[in-house]
Amino acid sequence: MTLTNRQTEIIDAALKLTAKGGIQELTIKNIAGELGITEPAIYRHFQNKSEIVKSMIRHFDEGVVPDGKEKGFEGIAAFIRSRIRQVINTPSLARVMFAEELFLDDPEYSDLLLSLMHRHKHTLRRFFLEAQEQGEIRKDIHADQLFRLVFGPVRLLIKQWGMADQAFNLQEQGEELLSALRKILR
Amino acid sequence: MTLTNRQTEIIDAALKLTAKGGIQELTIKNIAGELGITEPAIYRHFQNKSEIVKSMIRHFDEGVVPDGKEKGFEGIAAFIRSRIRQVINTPSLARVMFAEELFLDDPEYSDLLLSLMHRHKHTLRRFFLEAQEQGEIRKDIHADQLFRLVFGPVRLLIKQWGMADQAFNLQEQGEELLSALRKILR
Amino acid sequence: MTLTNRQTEIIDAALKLTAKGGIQELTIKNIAGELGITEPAIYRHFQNKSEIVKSMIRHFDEGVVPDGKEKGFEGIAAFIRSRIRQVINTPSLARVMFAEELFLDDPEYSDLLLSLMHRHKHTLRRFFLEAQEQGEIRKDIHADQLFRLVFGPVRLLIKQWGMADQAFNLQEQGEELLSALRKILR
Amino acid sequence: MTLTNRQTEIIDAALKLTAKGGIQELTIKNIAGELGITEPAIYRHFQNKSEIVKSMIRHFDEGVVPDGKEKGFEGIAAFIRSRIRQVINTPSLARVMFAEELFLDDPEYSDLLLSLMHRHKHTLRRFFLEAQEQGEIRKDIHADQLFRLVFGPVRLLIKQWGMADQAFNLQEQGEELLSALRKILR
DNA sequence: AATGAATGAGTGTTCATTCAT
DNA sequence: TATGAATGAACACTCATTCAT
Repeated sequence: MTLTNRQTEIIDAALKLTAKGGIQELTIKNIAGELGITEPAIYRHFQNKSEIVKSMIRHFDEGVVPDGKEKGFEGIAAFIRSRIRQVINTPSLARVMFAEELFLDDPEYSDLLLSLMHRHKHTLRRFFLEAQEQGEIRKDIHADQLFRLVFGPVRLLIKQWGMADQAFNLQEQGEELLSALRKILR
Repeated sequence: MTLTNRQTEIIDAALKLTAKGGIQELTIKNIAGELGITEPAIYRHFQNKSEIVKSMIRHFDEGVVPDGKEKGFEGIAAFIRSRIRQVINTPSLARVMFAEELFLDDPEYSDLLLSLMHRHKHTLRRFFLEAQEQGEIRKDIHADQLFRLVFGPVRLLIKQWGMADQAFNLQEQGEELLSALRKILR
Repeated sequence: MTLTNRQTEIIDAALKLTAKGGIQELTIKNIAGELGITEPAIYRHFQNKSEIVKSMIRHFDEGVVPDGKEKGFEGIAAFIRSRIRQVINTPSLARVMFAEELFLDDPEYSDLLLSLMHRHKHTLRRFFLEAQEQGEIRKDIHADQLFRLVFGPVRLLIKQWGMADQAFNLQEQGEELLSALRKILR
Repeated sequence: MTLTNRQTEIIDAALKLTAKGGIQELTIKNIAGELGITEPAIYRHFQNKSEIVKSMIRHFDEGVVPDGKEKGFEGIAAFIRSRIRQVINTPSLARVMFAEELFLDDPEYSDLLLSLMHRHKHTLRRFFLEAQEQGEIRKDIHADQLFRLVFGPVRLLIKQWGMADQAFNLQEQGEELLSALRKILR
């Protein structure tokens, strides 16, 4: 699944456009315009628009896989930190990363999204249980609820950062959020 | 801003369509099809599509106004409970209520959304401060962070319910979330 | 062919609209809007739009019939003066009275226009011949050419007045034009 | 402002359609039909309908610029002859060239028309004054009035030719008109 | 004499995509 | 690797007109 240079340029443009104006803005014409080429040229690099969107979605997931060294709450923190790092590197992502609705319309996309989400939930559940066993997180809250308590705020934080046009220091606020979470969940 | 019967039918259909397939699905043709009338007929009830969308967005906000009786954490809980009640009554809302990206493209819409969000944040901030003074919420967490810690999970819960096609009991999970929040925030 | 009050109001509105924005502006909706009633109400007074347009065209012709008393150049002058008077009374007319192209599209209209124009040309030709016999107009110019030399300027004058939003004194300029014509044609 | 072949074809078709049936007939569908292509194809050659209309209007003005050699009445005659030549080459022009009402509705168009008209009036006024000084035109008629006396008949002649479906020899009649004008204006 | 609700036909325009070059 | 020219399908919206009330 390695991309050529042009392909990377294309999905970067696609990301930028989607972040700016929703999928309504994500048209072949606009992508081509962004790159200064004509529309048919796009089709030299992707078979069709659907392939572009799917590449985009896969892009959301790159480099977020925790490398397995961390455990318990540290695993969770590592996951969150890597998400935040990714978003800081590609700020457009902030606006679309957790916007599953954008891709509601096509089962092709929602299936892809679902499979990505499931994979994450699986590794994360392990971290939660570890953290509870290690005494980092209180045991009287169910894992599903914990997931919401932790990732709800993270998603909201990232979204706010995107909506506010990166007006605040995301990394700092992310660390603050992590320490607050660590405090209240013990 | 009271709506006629037909107008209500139209924005209900619009909501349903958007929930099902994103804004891509929200076309005049589809709305008309949903109601069993022709496209031009829609224009007897709304000046244009934009008015429909704006009515839709305003609809997100109906009946969520806290009546002022509750204070502190009870105020927050009342707000959350009313959101949940609203979503249960109109399940389509679950999928679009927190999908600000859907309306990114048009400043007309995003401005409206922003103003609604601001209004809420204002009333909620008061509840947080009250709760901290009453000892219901620990004081070593900043209000902005608190907002994320409380509403991040609520948003995620509602979204999950919508995405899972209402597979679980939202009201029950909502209460559980509330009691977890009450527990960990003290 | 006498019109009811409402009918007169309708064709007045139609005239005004056409003068302002061409036939593109002449829609049932706009007419209704101008009168503060709804579209179907129009159909109580005219069978269809075509009848309105035809009434409008016939209106161009009212009161321009010379009463037969005048002869020669005086007949021509009387005709021109009555046109000018009519236009001053209904300034909207200035913009559409000589705009045969507006009604090109429908043979129904162009036939009507043609018959009106023919009738005029007939009576006018008589005046020209009389004027030539009476020595008011030189004899070495053909009647067709004379018609152009006289009515070309009149049409242009009226059109300019309409285009300039009645910025100058039409009656005065009309008299000046008449005296210039009388001068140069002798 | 040079046009591609297709662009020229398009505005030729547009001219033809407008001449035949007024602007009502000037639709993208009709233009496309005339050229045997589909509607969207038009948009590869013009950004929108407005651009087509504006190109059309500019076309009215091509090749009418007097080359500066002629003076006085000869300048006027040169201008008129070039107009007539232009209309003979593109007979559709005869029906729409002086139909300012067709473009009333849109200030975009009427402004363009006005600027063209102003430019002409400016160069013509010079000719009139020269002719009066050279004794070709009597001095007791004001320039504005002269303009009407000369161009009123020309406009009417061209219009008549268009309305009569080119039934007479325009060039011949044009020369006759010119000689009549020369005769009566001295 | 007028309205509210609706319609079939048509408007200009944009979409993803294709094809020959 | 790209382009110019095109297309079928869809879009939001407007038109004159009708019908029941």
